[in-house]
Amino acid sequence: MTSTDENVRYTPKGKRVTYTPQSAGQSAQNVIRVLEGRWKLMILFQLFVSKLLRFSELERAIPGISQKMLIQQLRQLEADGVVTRIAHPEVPPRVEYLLTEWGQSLCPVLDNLLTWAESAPDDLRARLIDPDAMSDQ
Amino acid sequence: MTSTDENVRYTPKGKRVTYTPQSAGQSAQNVIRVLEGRWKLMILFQLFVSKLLRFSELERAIPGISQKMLIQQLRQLEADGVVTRIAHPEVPPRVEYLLTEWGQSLCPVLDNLLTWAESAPDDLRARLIDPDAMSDQ
DNA sequence: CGGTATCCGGAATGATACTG
DNA sequence: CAGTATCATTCCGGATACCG
Repeated sequence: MTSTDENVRYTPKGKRVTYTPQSAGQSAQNVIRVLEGRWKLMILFQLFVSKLLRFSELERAIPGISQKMLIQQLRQLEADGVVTRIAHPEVPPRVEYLLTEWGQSLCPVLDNLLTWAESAPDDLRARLIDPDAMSDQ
Repeated sequence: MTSTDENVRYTPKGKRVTYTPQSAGQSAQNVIRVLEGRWKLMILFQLFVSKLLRFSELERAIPGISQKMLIQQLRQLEADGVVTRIAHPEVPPRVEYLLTEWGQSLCPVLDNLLTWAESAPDDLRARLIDPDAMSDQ
């Protein structure tokens, strides 16, 4: 088999996309790229829980992150339509971050991913569900 | 709020893990790391469809990949328990790759991810569901 | 408070050549 | 056929200093 591209990618009037192994891989790559980055998942899970957070609150909630990385990852998430940035014209400045509607719908997807990780064979699961901790029982 | 770690991560006898924003973010990062890499998703979707592929078949099925990168990504996927490598002691050598049972169960998870991407606002979706193509209609 | 600007080291990726 | 080995490059991410 190993077709190169013999299918149409888009069903014009229907709602579902048709994938080849190639296009599916390509698309999945693009999606994963949105979540890649040393701190993005941390940021997202903070926003899943807290809904609305100031820049400084995120900074404090995520130990070890630098201002540079925080703003960089936030900007990328914003550009990818996952988070919204609200700057209040005040002195001192106040900027708040929250998930877009689409960003919120990512929560159950990531939950599936965690569930998948939990279903891993014991030795692998230990490395996925937090490297430290695990000392319990 | 912004708790540091006030919950236990592991329910000893129950089946589900308890997450804090921190531990969930950390775990999700670990899981994403398994899928990161320029070619891993491509490899996985080839195996989702073809089930069993030789090294050279994967090489031909994935245009642009080098032998170095193919073997590297395969080794990582193998170390992460997603694919299985079977070397047949023959001359010339024959090596086959296939998904582990756990690796197979990743398929619906990635399908969810693609479905999420399809639900993105139009302008964003265009960049996720294949950068080229899109010319249809 | 919420950023920018710069420099730097290491990792990830790519190109190319060689081998059991 | 299924890899290794080596070198070049590009891409983050971290550290530090400064700004409206």
